[in-house]
Amino acid sequence: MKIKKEVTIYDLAKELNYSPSTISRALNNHKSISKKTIKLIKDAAQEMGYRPNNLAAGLRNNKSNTIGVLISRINRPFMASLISGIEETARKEGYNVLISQSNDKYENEVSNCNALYDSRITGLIVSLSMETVDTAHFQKFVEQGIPIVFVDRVPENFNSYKVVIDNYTAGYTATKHLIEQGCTRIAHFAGAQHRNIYEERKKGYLDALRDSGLPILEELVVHFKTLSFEEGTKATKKLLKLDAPPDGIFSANDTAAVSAVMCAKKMGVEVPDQLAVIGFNDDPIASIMQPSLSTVSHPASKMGAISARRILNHSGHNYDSDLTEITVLGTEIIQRDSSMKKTKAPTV
Amino acid sequence: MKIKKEVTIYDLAKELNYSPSTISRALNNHKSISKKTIKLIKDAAQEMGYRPNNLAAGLRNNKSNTIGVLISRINRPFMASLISGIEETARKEGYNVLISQSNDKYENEVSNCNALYDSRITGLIVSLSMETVDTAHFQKFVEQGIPIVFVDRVPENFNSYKVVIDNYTAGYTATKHLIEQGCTRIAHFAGAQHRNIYEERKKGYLDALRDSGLPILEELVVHFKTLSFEEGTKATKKLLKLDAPPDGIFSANDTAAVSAVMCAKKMGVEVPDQLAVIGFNDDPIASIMQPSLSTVSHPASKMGAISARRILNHSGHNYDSDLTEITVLGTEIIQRDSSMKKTKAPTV
DNA sequence: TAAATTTACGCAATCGATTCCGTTATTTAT
DNA sequence: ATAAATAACGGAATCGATTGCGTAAATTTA
Repeated sequence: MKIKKEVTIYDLAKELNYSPSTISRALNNHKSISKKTIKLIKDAAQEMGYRPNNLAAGLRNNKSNTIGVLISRINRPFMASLISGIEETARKEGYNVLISQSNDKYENEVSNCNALYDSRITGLIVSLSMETVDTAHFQKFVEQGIPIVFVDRVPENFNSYKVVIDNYTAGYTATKHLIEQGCTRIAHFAGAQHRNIYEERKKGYLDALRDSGLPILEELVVHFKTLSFEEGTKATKKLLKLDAPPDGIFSANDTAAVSAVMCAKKMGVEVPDQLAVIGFNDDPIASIMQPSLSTVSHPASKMGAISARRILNHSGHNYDSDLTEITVLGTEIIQRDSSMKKTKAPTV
Repeated sequence: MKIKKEVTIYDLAKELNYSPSTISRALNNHKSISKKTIKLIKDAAQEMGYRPNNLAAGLRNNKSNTIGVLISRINRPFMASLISGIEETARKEGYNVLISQSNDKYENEVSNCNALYDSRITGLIVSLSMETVDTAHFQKFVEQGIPIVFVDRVPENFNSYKVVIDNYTAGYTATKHLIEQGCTRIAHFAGAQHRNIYEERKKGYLDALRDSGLPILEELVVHFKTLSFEEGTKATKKLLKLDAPPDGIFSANDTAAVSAVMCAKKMGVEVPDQLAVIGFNDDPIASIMQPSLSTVSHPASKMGAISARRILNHSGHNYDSDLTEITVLGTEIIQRDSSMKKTKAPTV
């Protein structure tokens, strides 16, 4: 198989009797090239099948019009939507998107981070792995003036762009919602507390209880490692076997919430009347399962779009690594069957 | 903010009194460099914080150690898993993954295709958009000897690598399963018939009916445009209002199948006893919903891994554009509640 | 009409890694 | 001991696009 030779600006230059400089400038609409010449060159480029070599341009400019994305896992509804939002926004501006997943391992995060760095990405969008505590591997980007946007699972001690939701308020409101449904013994499925999003959700939960004059029952606060289905099932079983089982659960994600609903049903506990459940994320499953799952909706795609926009708008800015710019998005409580009691117990 | 200067092989050369050639060779374990020198250089590189510039290497070699992925949408369970499989495999070999989504628009597919081409990807993995009929935009890759792997939604008239599942057998077996459950009036939710996967699934469905001596009822075969939830609801309503409604549905995807189950429940039709339903894909939702959805499982992540492997193994091969190499993966019927009738009707 | 701009373009260096040819030492074969 | 082979490395061109600086011609200004 013969490889067809690529057309370069030098070929165009020779063909049209212009210098490569002029060709390059014309293709980039440089103002010092006359409009006629630009048209002439662009038409010829089109006809000769010229295609720019991004690698060459990238080498010269030391950047690649590429946004790097570093997340835990792609096949999670939230992450997939996030990437989708990033990709759409980036591509409109002619940027490519490089993805890599850490599978929630710190080690992978570091090596992927380095690989993205070597690819001279224009900017990096990160949602931290579950394990990550140290963030030194991101420092080299700062030193190169490459913008970093942390999304959702963000570090606390790192100045950069951040795009998050108001986890505290979401946790508070979700818990309040259960209280309004008449729950008095509300359990919480808490995520790893070194990830601030989970910490905030828990704080919101605790404050909602306090503000409503409800006691905080230590045995009803379950700390999860990964908020998986299995963990959720186990926790739910244990809770429901208590002498005084909970009458409501606020789970920090939908996966665990779903497991709680299903486990309760299996154990003959009525959802929502004996146990009201609200999750977090509004995974597709939430609206389909029976009973449908109340949850907190998370504007994933929008967060992706905003993150990408941050990177795109950054170029040219001088990077102030002492500054943190946070974008906080609102969430929405989606009230579905799993939390809407038919018979409300009297409020305390 | 001062930008820290990057360390290049020239810096290393100066520092160690070697030529850039030697540095380059040492870092690539070239055999004509002594082991001692290699170790010396690598240690120094490590210490000085050297990081290779992929753009420069890519320019020189005219490739970028990057696999391009072109799919319809990222936030679909199947696609997300596919990408996940690609990414994992690629990264282990030091390859990056560029993603782009067509949103099922032909126009987007073409422009994304060109963008990936310009980025000098090592290989391309594609799942065609719903609209795509013409595949001329992929031709330039062939001309450059860049391997293309079509996955799942593949073209018929294009020689290259293909990774698919046996859609015919899957459709046949799924339909057979319904027949074994006693269904005699089985409807089919068919996808766009110019996408071969949907054509094959339908063929399997038709042949299963024939082989079982069941009549093919035209009014029970519904052709969808996108197999969306809304389309599914509409189709189900219409079917159930027929004088002789179906007692089973084989849907070409889970989304439409789910909508059928829910619609039936709303209309007071018992699933599975009055209407058995089986979907396709084994989306996460299938196992969670009630009744849980029978479906055909699709090894998405594995397909991604195999596709990536095809690209990685291709390098060096001479590309025979007259050859098509197809990898066919098996599927599995997952029998869940939505199709397991308690009371089997007598078989015809 | 001479001087000052402006317009439109060319020259050549540059980005960093790779690789085809050499060129010395050093070892092996005869 | 001398020719032949091998090991270990250097020189310099190359990939394709970009851009600071320079220049000739065209236009405007005084």
